[in-house]
Amino acid sequence: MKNNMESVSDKNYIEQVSVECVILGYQDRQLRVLVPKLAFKGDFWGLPGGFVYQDEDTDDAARRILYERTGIKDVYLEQFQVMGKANRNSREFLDRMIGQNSDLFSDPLAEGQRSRMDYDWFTRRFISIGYYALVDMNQVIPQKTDLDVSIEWYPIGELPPMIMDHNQIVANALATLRLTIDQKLNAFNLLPETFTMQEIQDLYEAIFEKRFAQNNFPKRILRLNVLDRLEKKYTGAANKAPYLYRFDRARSSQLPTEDLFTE
Amino acid sequence: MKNNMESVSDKNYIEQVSVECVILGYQDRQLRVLVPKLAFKGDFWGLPGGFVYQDEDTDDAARRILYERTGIKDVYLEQFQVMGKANRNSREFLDRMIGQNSDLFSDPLAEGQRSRMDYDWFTRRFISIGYYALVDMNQVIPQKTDLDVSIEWYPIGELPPMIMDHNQIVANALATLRLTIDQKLNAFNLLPETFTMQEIQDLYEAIFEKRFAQNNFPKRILRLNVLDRLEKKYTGAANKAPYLYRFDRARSSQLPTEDLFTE
DNA sequence: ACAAAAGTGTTAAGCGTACACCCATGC
DNA sequence: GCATGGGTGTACGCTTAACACTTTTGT
Repeated sequence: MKNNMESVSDKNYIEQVSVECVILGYQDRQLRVLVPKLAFKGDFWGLPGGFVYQDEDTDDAARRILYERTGIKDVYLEQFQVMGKANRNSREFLDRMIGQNSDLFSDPLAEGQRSRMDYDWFTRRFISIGYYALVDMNQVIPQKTDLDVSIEWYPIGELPPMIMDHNQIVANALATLRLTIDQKLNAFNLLPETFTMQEIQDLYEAIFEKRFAQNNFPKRILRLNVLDRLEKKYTGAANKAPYLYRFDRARSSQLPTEDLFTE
Repeated sequence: MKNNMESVSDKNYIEQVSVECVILGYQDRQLRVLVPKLAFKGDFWGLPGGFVYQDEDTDDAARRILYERTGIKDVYLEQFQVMGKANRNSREFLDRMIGQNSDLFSDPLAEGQRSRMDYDWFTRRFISIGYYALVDMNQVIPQKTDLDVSIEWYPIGELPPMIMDHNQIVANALATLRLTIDQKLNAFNLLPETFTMQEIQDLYEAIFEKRFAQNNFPKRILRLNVLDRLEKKYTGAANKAPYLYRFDRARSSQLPTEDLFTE
């Protein structure tokens, strides 16, 4: 595998900066995170990540990484945290990973130039920029890359142990989502094109891990003034048919913008 | 000046990453920002910034930059944004600055090695990490560095035009402060050791640019359960003496921690 | 008719503001 | 006493939750 992989150190990346993506989906009343299992020996899971080209916005780098794993280009994306600890890339972790993958990283001093440079690249200190993305799971067919052995959706409460601080990064992504959801109107990106009020409520309850009163919830959502009510949805079920709603991006962009977090 | 300045390209910094600090203070019912005027010819203002050493946490880099300008070490600090646009360092700006400072940056092709390397360093694309700090203005004696001609507190509504996106960075720092103030309890860092309830209310009104009802404001603040009520403050004024309060860091650290944004 | 889920009404608690009032303080 | 500003009480409106009720739909 070493031979058909282009060496990362050859590419025109910004050095010592990486982007890590928390890709959030929603299904069966649960938030889910798309997590690859990494192509190293031993059980290593880690958030989809990558590097930033010299002439590329960090936002675009995140979009590129997302496109590789999800196959969709138009995703909601938000930068929410920088991991800047100098000792993030802990010595123990590196020793364990490299020790179990000696064919990839063998003895850097005895190896050829390419391996040596990749070793230097990966073992250096990195500053990571955390993004979270909200995607409609129905539109995504998870794609593993050369760096993964598999890629799967995990319920946000049942994540595998990930490398470094990646579990904490997910927790912080969720905290940011909760904090800004009403201002950003981004929750709708987790749902399909049309949805019922109950589906939005279920989603909110999944995000906040608490129940909302059923009578006021529609008022709370409709007050945001970004939903169109469509015709009723007749499912054939023996009960009252709920209305369908659609997120109206045109109307949402007319909201009073505060340039919050926008560059 | 070129001769007594150590060349930035010599130092052991992480390349293409910078830290920018929004240093916020509070006086006369106004939020204020500490802004240096840069030591370039022409009128250039810019946020205090710097670079990150290889073995230094980004948080510590921000603290170091803050200490240089304020002389205090124990400040409230929070990372709130990354500026990652590839074309941030706009061509027009660089041309204008370098054109007006030819003695510093002269013709890079004709100059010595040091100048050439500094030119390369400064004109490359940077990813900036934005921090905001909250400081008690009474404890700060603004210090200009070699890079500044002066440094001053400006009301947040009357900032000078700053380089690049620095004015927008300040706006985003304020937006973040408003969003998280009740969870972070950080507003108290803007006040002196002891303060009256009215002073906290004035501060909140300055931050949010709106008035709060006087009767339940104390309830709102005391509910946070982080203030100690001290003895009354007899000023000699012909009116009822207000109580003094003190922020109790011990009690605030016992709050339910959610690891929000903490690395 | 009946079950199931959608949707609405009633009541109460909590928090916010506006306004009025009382209280302490020094002249 | 009196002006000044700190501190508190009342009335009202809005938001949320718990609970009950009505409405719609297909069997």
